[in-house]
Amino acid sequence: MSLASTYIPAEVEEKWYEYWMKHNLFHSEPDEREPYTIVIPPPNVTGVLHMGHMLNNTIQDILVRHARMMGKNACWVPGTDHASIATEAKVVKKLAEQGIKKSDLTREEFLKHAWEWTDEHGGIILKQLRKLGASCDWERTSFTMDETRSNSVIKVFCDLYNKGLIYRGLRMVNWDPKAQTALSNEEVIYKEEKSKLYYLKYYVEEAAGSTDGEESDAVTLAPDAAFDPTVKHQILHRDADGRRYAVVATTRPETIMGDTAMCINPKDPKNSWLKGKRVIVPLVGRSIPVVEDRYVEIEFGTGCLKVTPAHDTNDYMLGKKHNLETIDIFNPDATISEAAGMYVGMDRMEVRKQIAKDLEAAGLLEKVEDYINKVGYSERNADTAVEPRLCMQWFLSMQHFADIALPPVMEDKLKFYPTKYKTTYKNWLENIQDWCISRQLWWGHRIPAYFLPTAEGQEEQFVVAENIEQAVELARALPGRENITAADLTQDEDALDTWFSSWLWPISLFDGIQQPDNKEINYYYPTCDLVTGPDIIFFWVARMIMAGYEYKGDMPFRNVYFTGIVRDKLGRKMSKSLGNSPDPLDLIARYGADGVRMGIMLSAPAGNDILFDESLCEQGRNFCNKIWNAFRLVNGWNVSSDIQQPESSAIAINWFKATLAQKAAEIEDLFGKYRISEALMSVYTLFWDEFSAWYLEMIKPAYGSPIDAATYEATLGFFNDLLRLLHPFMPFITEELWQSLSERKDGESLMTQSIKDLCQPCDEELIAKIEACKEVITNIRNTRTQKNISPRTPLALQIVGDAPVKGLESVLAKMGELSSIDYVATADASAVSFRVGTTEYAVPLGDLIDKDAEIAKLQEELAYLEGFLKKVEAKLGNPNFVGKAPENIIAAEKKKQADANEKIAMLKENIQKLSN
RNA sequence: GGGCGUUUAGCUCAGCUGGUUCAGAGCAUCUGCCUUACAAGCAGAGGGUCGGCGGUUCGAAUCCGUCAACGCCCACCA
Repeated sequence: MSLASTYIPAEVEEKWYEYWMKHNLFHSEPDEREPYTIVIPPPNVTGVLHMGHMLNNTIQDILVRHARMMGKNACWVPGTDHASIATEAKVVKKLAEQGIKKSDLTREEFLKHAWEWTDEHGGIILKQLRKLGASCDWERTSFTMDETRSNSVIKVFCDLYNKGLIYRGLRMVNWDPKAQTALSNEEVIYKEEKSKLYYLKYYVEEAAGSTDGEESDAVTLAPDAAFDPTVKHQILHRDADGRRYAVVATTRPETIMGDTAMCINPKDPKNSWLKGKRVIVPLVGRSIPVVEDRYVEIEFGTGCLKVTPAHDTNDYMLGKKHNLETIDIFNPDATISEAAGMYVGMDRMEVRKQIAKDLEAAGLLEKVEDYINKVGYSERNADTAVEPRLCMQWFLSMQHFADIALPPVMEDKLKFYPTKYKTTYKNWLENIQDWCISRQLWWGHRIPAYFLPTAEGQEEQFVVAENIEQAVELARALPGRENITAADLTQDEDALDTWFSSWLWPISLFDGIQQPDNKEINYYYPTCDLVTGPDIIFFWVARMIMAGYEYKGDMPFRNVYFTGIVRDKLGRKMSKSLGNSPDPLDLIARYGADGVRMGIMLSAPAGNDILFDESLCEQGRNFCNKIWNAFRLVNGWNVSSDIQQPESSAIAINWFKATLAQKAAEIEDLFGKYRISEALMSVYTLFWDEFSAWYLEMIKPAYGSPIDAATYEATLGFFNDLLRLLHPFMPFITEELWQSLSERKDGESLMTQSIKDLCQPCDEELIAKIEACKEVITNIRNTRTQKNISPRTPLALQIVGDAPVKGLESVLAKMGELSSIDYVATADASAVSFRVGTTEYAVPLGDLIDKDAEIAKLQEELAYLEGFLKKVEAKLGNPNFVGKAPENIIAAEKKKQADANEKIAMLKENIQKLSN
């Protein structure tokens, strides 16, 4: 069969993926082998494959395939995440396009739409992963909201509630006004923004009567008392009518309707005159007290802070401390509520603009400055600013979890690659805050809390139970509630944070929550490696560790490999708006899955960001082609059992065997360190340089001539070995060629072959000798280039004295296209000479030699060596060095000295000879 | 404001406990080749004061200090 001279991925990829599927080769069942488990970071169920997934899943597939070939029972469990906020937002948007408002639907109706959407788009991303070659155990495909996973989540919620770790409370939370739900602290992303600092006038409430006079004195005194150190910093503002006012700097003038106090620092001399006063909120006209708290920064703005307990976390804290009134002026969608009394119904951002104008008009705006501050945004709704909001939510106490999750990582029982993320992890756990787990969403796991009917004024009562029957039972046990029925109970409307299900993933995938001691969980848990991005270290990684120790008493995975973020070659994050994110499927279509896998791995050093450059996929494609053509060469040979094996081939075989063993060990070592890119580079050079450029050339028969059987068999063996080493990185082309390499039974596959036998002790001496040979050959080729001698013209080689290449003449002759190799006492005068190690080699060229040029070249070399020798001798002449350096270093320097001397003598002799 | 990381060839990066094989790899560049496996290729070649300064040491890309630039994470200065 004749093969095309280029590899065409499209013709083989689908075929082999189907073959692997058909023979169920990705599937794993517990058995006596050592398990190797990876759980996929579940992509959003309605998501589409992007470059981040490509990177992540390529690494996972390489690890899984490698482990499988190392004889482990590899199990890579795929699945998707319901991604509550993101998916609900998508469904809401889609419904809006159809003119349907979420608020017009019942929960059940909405969920029906959401499930339809999920069924329609769900799992597209998993199908896309197949194009990449992902060897997931698809039979195990799970969804964070399927039955097993849902039941697990509910069970865990109840358990934690019963342990007292989950509580319900009125707290200041991050509120997403667009999705109209609370968020956890981790879901808020702060961005620096250009904004304005508005300086507002708060007039002092002047009580009528005698105090006024007193105060006036103080005021009039102030400007005159410039030299009085106790009052010199005082700032007093007074308008044309003599009325006094304080100035507050704020970025949020639209919240003044919620102001219930002004706060100053008790140690702030410039505002001390405000102590005990009341001030009037501008425009609003409400009188509010001036309170004192050291929280206020004296140096910021004017040192006066407006306190809006309902709309700022710190203000809330101040409000509690100073017993201030809380006026919530926002509706859930962040428009102004009735409580504000003005601007009702307007969006807060609109009000900000309007109120600035109104304040200005009323003479209540002193000035406006440009200011850069940080504004929190929802991780999922990047265009909507998050509002702090006071509301009733469910929380998980985190201290307990931090306590159990920190030590194993710090003690390296659970390893992070790269290790720098240990610090990040530690910092977070040591400053842990309670986790707000309730979301005002429908798409998600509904909180299993059931409220009892309450009379007016009665404190609300609820029970937490896995189902309504249990809830009724629990409710009836409450005093005076013996007659409660299911119909009386109302389930909490809220759903749980998506991550509250993801954190159970490594356990719930094996049903280890509902059936804690089942065969699967006992076999597959703890999983081996987790491959994910550092951006979800808190969201997911840390919480899985917590859940792992809480529910299994053990780590969820032994190693975490943090990938970098995929950026374009200019270092910019890939984003839709920049249009710099290539479509992975398009890349696969153009370069082949193997080419793209290689491209992304070549640019992916562990822990650093990935600067993805499409030309790397080209390199991957080229490599596929190289492999393909090497196969074509070998495949095209005629084999004869009548001819004898050339000596050079026998040597080549021994050498390549050694090289292969050495490299295989190196690759294994790199895998152990998660240096996957380097392992790939190592296979790459092994195949391209050692095997194709050297080995195949060493054994290649003359054109048209057959190859001897022994060499042919050995070469097929090497090809097989190389394909095995390459397979984890490039599964498709390797399977295609492996299947062609010899007759295979149906169901046999490269992916289940072992690579355990490849790491062997190797003949390092032979490797070193061949390295010397290579150097000699390179020199000969170089001589040809310089002298314009065709690679086909045979040349003679003289070796002066003894040489490490002794015994390898047949290889030298073949690779160097040499007509003769002679060991001589002195080389021809008309020869180009070169030195490898301390041996001199010479190629006699007769008339072709340009003596002057040759002398010049030798003199240059001589000058360099003499300089080198001088440095070495200076070192050896330094008594400090000789006295303090270790023996072996001194010996090495002495060897350098001796070698240099020897070479210098050679060069001098040669120059002498040429000069005659 | 606190913490972490990075800085080595044109680009992307290795370089482990200071010393042989320490200044490396891949890509890119340059030169010569359409040599029947592969021009998506072959054979060669050039290219770096290891971010700056100071220190420790017989010896520093490597250890310490400091400065600079860039990046990331965390934090309640409105």
